[in-house]
Amino acid sequence: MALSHTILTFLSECAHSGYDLGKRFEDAVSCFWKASHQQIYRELSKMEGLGWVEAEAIAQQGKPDKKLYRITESGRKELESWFELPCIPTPIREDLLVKVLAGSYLSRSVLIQQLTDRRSLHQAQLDCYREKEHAFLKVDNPEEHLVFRYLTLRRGIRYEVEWIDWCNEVLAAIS
Amino acid sequence: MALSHTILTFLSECAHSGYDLGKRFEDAVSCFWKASHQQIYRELSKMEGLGWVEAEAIAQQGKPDKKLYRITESGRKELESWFELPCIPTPIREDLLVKVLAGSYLSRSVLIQQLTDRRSLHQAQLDCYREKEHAFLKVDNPEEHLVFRYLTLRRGIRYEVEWIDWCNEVLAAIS
DNA sequence: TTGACATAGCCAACAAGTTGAGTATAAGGT
DNA sequence: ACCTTATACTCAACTTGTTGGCTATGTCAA
Repeated sequence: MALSHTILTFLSECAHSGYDLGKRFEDAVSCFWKASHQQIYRELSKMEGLGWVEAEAIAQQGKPDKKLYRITESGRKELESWFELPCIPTPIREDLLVKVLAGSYLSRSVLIQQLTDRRSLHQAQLDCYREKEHAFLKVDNPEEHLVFRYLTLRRGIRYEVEWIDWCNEVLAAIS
Repeated sequence: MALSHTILTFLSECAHSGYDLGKRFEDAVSCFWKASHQQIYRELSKMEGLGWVEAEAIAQQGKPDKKLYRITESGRKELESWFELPCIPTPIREDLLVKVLAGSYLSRSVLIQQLTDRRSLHQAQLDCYREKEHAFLKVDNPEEHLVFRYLTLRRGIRYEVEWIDWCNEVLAAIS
């Protein structure tokens, strides 16, 4: 049920359309939460059914109509009680680890390819996060909101660094 | 489809029952792949339908009958071609990060509780992995299989360390 | 003028993962 | 005598996430 709570968190700040939410997932929380437009739209209708959000149809000129969603009192309560619930860590499922575990059955060159490909992927992501980090660190006396967002970004940065380091460790071990 | 390939990797070594596989997932790869018994049993029947594995019923004394699964030629081919496919990194979805992002809406004490709880969870897991690491490092001239398994364990260790460090970073930042 | 991209949403089918129950036997502890 | 744990597997219902298609309009570049 945590996708809905992530959405509720965004709606706590201000009203969003499903489309807006999709973009926020893309550029604000992609380092720890992935959600497709389809998933978001479906979740929003479910949440409307539960009474956690309210929709208002907005006609726009030059653009299609949109539905603006607002958090309700009941949604706010739901979110607050969720905050206090213990978090269950996400189960991990990583294909690449399976390939390393099966290392004896793979040709060395394929394994190296898999690892170097993966490393560049994480390097690219890291570069992107580093830029965001740099932008934040230039701000004097940042708002609390921004600080919390920065702390989640730090998690993303650590995640990427850790992947790169591990790829390097494995590459060193097998050559 | 990667659960089936993880199973195929285990079956490459030797025949397993669904129950055996469940235990191997628990103690050998839990640091990067979680799978319930139910999931494994269902996946095995699907794989039997695809011809990737063959089942043999084994009667046992004092224990229930079991089904021993063996990888087939077609399963082996499937696995080999999967090895060469590019890996898509697992999308991340972490409740705790949502709570940190929403930090302004949580009471400081709840947030601290969430972070310290999470940190102890990862600390306990890390201790367990450290023991396994220690056991491996005592072996002289380990088999290649064991080396690859160790490398996946290293990933698990890095993962836990990284979580602990990040929790500490956030805790330091908010107090 | 044609195609790509952004805006804005909907639906259906499928794949994957979770939860909870049910069926059995045997070993070991309280 | 009863309870828990381990072995061993099955089924059903549900939630979550993915894939691909569909409907529109407007802008910008090749």
